[in-house]
Amino acid sequence: MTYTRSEENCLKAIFTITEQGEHGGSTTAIAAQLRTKASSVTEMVKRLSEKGLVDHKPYHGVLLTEPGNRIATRVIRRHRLWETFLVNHLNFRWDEVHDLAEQLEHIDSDELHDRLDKFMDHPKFDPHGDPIPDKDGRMIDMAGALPLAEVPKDTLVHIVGVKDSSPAFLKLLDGLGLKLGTQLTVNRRFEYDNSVEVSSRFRNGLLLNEQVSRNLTVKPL
Amino acid sequence: MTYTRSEENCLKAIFTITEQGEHGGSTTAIAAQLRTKASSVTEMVKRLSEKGLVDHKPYHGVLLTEPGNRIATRVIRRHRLWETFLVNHLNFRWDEVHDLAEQLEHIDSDELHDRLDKFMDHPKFDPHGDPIPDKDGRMIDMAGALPLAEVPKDTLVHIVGVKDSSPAFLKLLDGLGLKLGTQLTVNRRFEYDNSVEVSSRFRNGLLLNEQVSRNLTVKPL
DNA sequence: GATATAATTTAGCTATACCTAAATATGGGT
DNA sequence: ACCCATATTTAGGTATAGCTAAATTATATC
Repeated sequence: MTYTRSEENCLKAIFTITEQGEHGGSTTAIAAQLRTKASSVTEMVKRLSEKGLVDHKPYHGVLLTEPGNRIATRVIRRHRLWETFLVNHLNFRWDEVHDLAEQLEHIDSDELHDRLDKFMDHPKFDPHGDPIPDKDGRMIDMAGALPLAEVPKDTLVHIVGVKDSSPAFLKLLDGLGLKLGTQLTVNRRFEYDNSVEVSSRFRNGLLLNEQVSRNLTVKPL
Repeated sequence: MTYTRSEENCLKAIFTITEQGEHGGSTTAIAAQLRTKASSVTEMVKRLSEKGLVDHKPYHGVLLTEPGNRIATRVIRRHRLWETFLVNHLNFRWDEVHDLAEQLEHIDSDELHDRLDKFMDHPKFDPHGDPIPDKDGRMIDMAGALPLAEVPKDTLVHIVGVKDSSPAFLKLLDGLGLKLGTQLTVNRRFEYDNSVEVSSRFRNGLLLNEQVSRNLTVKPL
């Protein structure tokens, strides 16, 4: 089965809206997300519902069914793979790639995206630090994740992503012995320049400046 | 200005049909190329004509105007760039990439395609041996080009393309001292196995088997 | 120069995907 | 239990992009 661009975009919007929080997305909210009108969403949702991709309880929101969720996740995967490719291989900046990825995500081919994934060595995060679903739709759980800059003192966290995936930043992290999965404890925070002092298993009292701590996404353990 | 997928496809079809031969493409021929119906082409051509992209003289064919030609060439450039990327970087076979490139060629961004071009080091030919237009629409003139396998004896030619751009084939050519622009003379052709003996400025009596001579595109000088 | 054959266009229909404006239905607060 | 502000749907319209079938038109042949 293959879906139109509008159908894919609608499913993606519902996914995004319902991601956090258990209640469905209202047609109004979906319309806002898609920069379209509620009446247009009504028609779209009706068709998606007939295809068994969403469950719609008027006034209680739209929810994705399992097949609907699979398709939405696939679109998100494609979007994030393309963003990663554009930034890491074509040297776009991370803030330039969204609209292009919005176009590329609708290219109809699993084979293409799986090969692109492989070409990039199965990246786990896109340039914005968002997790990339694998071909089965599984991705690193970001619930509760936040920038290291916002972690309270004496909290054990582990690194789950980076907001900046420039070679320069990744080289810096490498030099500090920090990578995905590294466990850290925040020892102190300095109000003066918003720097944080952290300790890892391998290194104590590592001082990280604000820029670094903002671009490291971590999750409490 | 931005054009719809159908408009771009129609312009591309007209380009392809009118490429060799000076008379315009009939609506019937365009319809066949697009796997659509003549009546649909009539409407499409009417709109393209209103936008100044084509010149239509009924019963005498449709011709591209200069702006129309620019857009058609751009679509061809994009198509061939993507085919090259898919084969050389994502390891697709050259016979698998057409339909994917048909989709990718409509991604609306000059910047993307210029960067893709740069990423691949400005390739001059796609995996099928067709020339890739540069960003100004210029490309190597293929009029009169043919496979080395079909060149008559004692003819001076130069290499203008390769049909197979696999690393293995390119490595072989490199090893034989053959590259784009190399001038060759065909000395002999052996009916036994369809091999050809050629001479270049640097090497005499080089025997090339049928597979190699079929995959080398040359042009008489 | 008439005319038949083939190319072309017109007319009218379908589907997607939007829109605005009007009508309708409902859940939460009183 | 009622009501109204708000969410939702319906009705009717637009544009793109196809289709079939019928009507028209021009070229080339006789």
